[in-house]
Amino acid sequence: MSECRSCKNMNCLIKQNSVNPEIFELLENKHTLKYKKGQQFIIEGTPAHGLFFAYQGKVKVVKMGVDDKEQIVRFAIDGDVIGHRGGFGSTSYYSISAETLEDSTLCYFSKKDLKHILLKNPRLCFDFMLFYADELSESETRVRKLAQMSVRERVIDAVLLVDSKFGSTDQLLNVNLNRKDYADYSGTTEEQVIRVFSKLKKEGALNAKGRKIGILNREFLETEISKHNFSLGKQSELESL
Amino acid sequence: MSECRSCKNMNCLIKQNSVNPEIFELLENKHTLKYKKGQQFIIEGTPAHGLFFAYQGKVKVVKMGVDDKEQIVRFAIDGDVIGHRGGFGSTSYYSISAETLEDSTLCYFSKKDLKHILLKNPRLCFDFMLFYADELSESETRVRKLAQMSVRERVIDAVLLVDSKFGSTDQLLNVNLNRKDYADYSGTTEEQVIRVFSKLKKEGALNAKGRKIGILNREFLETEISKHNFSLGKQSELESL
DNA sequence: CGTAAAAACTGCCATTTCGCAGGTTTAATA
DNA sequence: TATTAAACCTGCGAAATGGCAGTTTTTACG
Repeated sequence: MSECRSCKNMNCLIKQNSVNPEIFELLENKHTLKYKKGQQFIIEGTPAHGLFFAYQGKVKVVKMGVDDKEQIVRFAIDGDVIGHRGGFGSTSYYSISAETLEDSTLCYFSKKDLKHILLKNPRLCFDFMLFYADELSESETRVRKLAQMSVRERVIDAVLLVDSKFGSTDQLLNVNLNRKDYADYSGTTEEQVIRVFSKLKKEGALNAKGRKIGILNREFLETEISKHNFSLGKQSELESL
Repeated sequence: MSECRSCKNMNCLIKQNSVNPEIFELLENKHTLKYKKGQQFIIEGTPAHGLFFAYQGKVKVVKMGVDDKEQIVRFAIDGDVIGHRGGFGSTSYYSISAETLEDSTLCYFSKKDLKHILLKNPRLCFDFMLFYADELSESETRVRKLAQMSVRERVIDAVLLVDSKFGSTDQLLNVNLNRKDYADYSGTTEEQVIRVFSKLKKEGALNAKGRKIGILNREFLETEISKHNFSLGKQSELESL
């Protein structure tokens, strides 16, 4: 069993707040779990006994829809919390499903332990609150974009998000997503994503050979959706308090 | 200046956690503000110095969009928090605008005071965190619905939400919203809302004369959108811990 | 209660988005 | 590397959605 004490992941909320040595004792019951690519480790609607932190890996968080449609609500990487309020409440259920996009290592805390830790550490609890407030703000921005952007704009927005979340190496996005995934994030169909990609290729803005997808002209893509982005109110980082 | 001590609003998170008398001292700097119908008291993008609680009234929370389109992200009534993370951070900006739908009384806490209160009261902080987690869960459900429902379904969903949020009296919704508001919530246009309402009237499910809107056949409306609602993972109330 | 402005409504046509069908390319695996 | 399944792509017609313009109804207010 790995320990938070020796963990180097400073994106983790718990690690950030673990300067106080007494916290470590509360973290002893943490579980470290390894999952292979494509494994579903949270299933929407099942009883929630705890919540996960991504230690290392890539994850997609989805909500089930009708037929085989699903909605990707968020991506998670190292340090991100997964499982929402699954950690709390006596008889709560997971409101989302989560699946690894590649081999990943996750930390798991039971709701009992976590509640204990949070109530004993107001500062950590406060940071958790800020984390959720930020996520909420982002989610509401997404509501607006889904409601007001065209399919083309939503797909471009998705590509830019994926780039900012996972990054790129040698002009190739650092994550393996298929066209259906982009569709499930953008709220459209696989075919429409293919059509938009196809057009963007002709426009010289995107490079997409199979799942090797790269941004060739970021500025062009940003301009295409710029009217939906506003300069103010965009700081999503946690400000230092 | 009214006091939390004598407040009877048990929907308020702060009131709920004010069994401890020492909290009241921290609440002395609270401001109580009265606004007339249609007043915008939070403007998206402006510096945030604090956050609001609805004491009594009805509020719509919106995000600006392109042209004159705006996205209603949420409605707020007595006890609801408005202003998100506006209460925290050193240089944060409001990520939403808020406008009263009728004469309303709001409580205002500065970010400084509120942070102080929360850090001194882990239990209150924990409840705030749960509140945000719940809102996030709801917002993500909304993301899915906007992405996957048809216009007709989204409009019906909006009507049912408005009913569950504001309630009805004598088969008339307890709130004055125009067609544009329903459109701004549903992510469509005024004309489409009118067309859906018109059809629902013919189907005997809705009563809509001007802004007097009433649900005549709730079961019918619920059935129309039932395939998008899932039984599990729907508990949005705060479970007792 | 009358008047003016705002909101609601409707038909019509343009545009966007979707879904299917069938072919091609890519990727996984033995 | 050969084989097979999965993913990708394209054209086409159908369906859904949107926007305009003109009319009617409702609402606000003097």
